[in-house]
Amino acid sequence: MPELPEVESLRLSLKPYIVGKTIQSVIVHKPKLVSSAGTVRTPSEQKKREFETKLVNKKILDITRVAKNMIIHLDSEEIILVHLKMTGQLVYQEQGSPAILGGHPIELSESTLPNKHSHIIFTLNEGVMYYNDIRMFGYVLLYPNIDILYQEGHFEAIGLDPLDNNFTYEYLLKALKKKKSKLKSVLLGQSIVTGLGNIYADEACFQARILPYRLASSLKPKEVKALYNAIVSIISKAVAMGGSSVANYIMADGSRGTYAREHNVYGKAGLPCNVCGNPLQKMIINSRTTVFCKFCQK
DNA sequence: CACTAAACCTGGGAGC
DNA sequence: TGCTCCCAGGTTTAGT
Repeated sequence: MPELPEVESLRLSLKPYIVGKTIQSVIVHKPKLVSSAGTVRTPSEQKKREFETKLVNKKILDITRVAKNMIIHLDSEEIILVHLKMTGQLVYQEQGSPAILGGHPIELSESTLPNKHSHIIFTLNEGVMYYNDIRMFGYVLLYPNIDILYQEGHFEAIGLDPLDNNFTYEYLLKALKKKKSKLKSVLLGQSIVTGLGNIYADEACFQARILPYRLASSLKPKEVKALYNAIVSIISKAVAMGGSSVANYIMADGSRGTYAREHNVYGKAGLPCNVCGNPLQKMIINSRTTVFCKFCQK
């Protein structure tokens, strides 16, 4: 579901609700989500037990972000690593429903929480946080401390964050030169710049006026400069607007981001280009739908 | 090693 | 109403 602006907006919206609070109890309905991060995951009853018991009475100190991951820091030095993948949500509610408070299931609906996709439920000393995930690609993992993540190479393959000061035009120019694949593939790959997904990769290519199927190494310095500016400005603006709520993405209080109204190409194949009026083209790159304007982008 | 399809899932919408 | 097929903000893994 979410790309950098959505994860960052969720993090910022969640922070005031949960930082400083203590976890009173945890219920895990789908053990596979807390078992491991791989594609094929076997549910572990032991991990479920650990997750439900170890977090009790732990205080939440902070929430940080690395790429599209969120990290919840506890006073025990333990951390919870959350990746929402396509349809994950973290939603906070001031008051838990009777199903949580009483410990017995009640009828579930989509409008009230928990719903049938509320797979992990954190009851805090005040309020409840739900991890919902329709497709269950996401994961919520408990680690003894933050260092383990780096030791295990969890963030080894990821490049620089567009909001990081180290992400510069010079860095991007040098990095793109080495890449043999299409620009869109490189942007989705996370290895040079992290945080872009299918929406912002297409939007950045459009704003930079570069065709997404161009070989990354073929970009001229002037084009890389335009791409760099596009990435930084689009991501910054999207964060400021709470991200793009296209389908499942919502913030901690259930509210929706408004950047979708700024989209020029994503989800607009066949519609007239906002700049030249010609119909936007569609193409599959890296098995992902890619939309662009063949007149405006070179 | 670098790059690219396939896999992991459920649900909503289009077409019949 | 219902059925099939296609598609979906992302990695991870298997395969070339």
